[in-house]
Amino acid sequence: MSENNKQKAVLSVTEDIRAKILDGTYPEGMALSQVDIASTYQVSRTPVREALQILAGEELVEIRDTGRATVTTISPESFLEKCELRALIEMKLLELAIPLMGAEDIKKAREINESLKKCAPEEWMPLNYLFHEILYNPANRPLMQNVIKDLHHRHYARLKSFILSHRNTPRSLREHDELIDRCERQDIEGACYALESHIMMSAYALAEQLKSQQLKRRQTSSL
Amino acid sequence: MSENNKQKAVLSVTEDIRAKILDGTYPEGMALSQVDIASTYQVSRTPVREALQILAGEELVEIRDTGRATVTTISPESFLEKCELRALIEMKLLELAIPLMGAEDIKKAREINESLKKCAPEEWMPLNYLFHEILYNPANRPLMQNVIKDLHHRHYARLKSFILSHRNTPRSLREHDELIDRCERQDIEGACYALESHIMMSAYALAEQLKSQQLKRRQTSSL
DNA sequence: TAAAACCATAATGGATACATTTTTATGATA
DNA sequence: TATCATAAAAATGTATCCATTATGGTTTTA
Repeated sequence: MSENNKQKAVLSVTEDIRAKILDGTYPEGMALSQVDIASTYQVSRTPVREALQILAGEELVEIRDTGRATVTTISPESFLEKCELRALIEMKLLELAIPLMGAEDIKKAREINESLKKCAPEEWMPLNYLFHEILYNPANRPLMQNVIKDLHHRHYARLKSFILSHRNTPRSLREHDELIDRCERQDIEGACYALESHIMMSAYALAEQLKSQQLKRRQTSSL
Repeated sequence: MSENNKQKAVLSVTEDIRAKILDGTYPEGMALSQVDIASTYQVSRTPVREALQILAGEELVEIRDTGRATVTTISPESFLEKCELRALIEMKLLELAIPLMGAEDIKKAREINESLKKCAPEEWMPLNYLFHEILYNPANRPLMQNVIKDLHHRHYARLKSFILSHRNTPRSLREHDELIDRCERQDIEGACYALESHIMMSAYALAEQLKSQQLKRRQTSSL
């Protein structure tokens, strides 16, 4: 039997809007009109409204009490706090994982790290997530890993262009290498420290870029 | 002008179903039929469907790919991991908060702790959350506190009956007192340790109760 | 000129109708 | 009796319709 591509409208609409928000096609603050979306996807407003509720639950969309939906904005402060949370949880995962890591885990991490150095820009974000995921898998904490996955895919992903622009700095590459080495040496404290600075260093840089972009946008929009 | 009680159907339906799931009126695994809910609240299925999407985003409801919605079940494992996550974040919040606490914060915490000892059962959960909230407020981490609030209100609350049954054991009361004392003495490490064991002790006990209840339910349902 | 009032337009909230899918019940067959 | 096929019933998915509310612009008025 041939493949069944027929998907529920709610799902495909949700996925597509989500992707467009994440890649910036629908920028911060943009109004998401039910009728526009419905005509865009050639569906009725019913599935569109459900899609917007789903995306609101993911904090990608805000539904005001007037009913109007807009793309949420990312404040530099809340972004920094998300990174702090990310660091906190990832350190815990690493702490739990290191004693349970095998040689093949280390090897796999090194392989992915090598691919990271020469991959295409579009592949960088998922590969980078995979790198972290592999390090944390031995911890066996599915819920915590899900929280991390969400932070990566739903929030970090919105800063893609910034992230890609300084993904392969010498520092960034050195940090990954160092992290693996410390895991191999079972240096839990050192590895956690390396991870925390890896995350927070880029966090501060990204928050700065975010701030200046939002400032710039506010100035141009007031012309 | 008199009060405007007219609320959107989606909101009131969402709130009511959420409350019923949290207090056990709609137990684990219960099927939530759109038509039944619609007729219960005398509304059409349109707002009901949006409400179910919202609740699915809160992990209180699961929508299978057949479209059927059911109340999610709480596995003892995932509950334990949620507690672990809660402990991790609350320890961080406490660590950040202690150096910034004033005398009035300590005083307030003590007051609430006293109310906790003699409050009515319905008031215990919100008061207990308030106790923790006050300790973490000085940390100034709104996002982390929101995560904690969610864990308390959306997941912990479902174990209300269990929690209430051993809320005021001598150990539990002593733990709160000890926590406040250590905060007052600026003993960050000690306070965090006290907090972690406070959370995890009850976590293990609750997980056990959960396990035996689910076992019992499975046996009775197979009669 | 500025602000308030008003109206026309557009958008959302909810109800209903119909199409499609899933579930349940029934009955035939081995 | 068990199993499979099938048909009826029920539930969900989507479209469309109408009522209500919000929005934007215009006119009126102080």
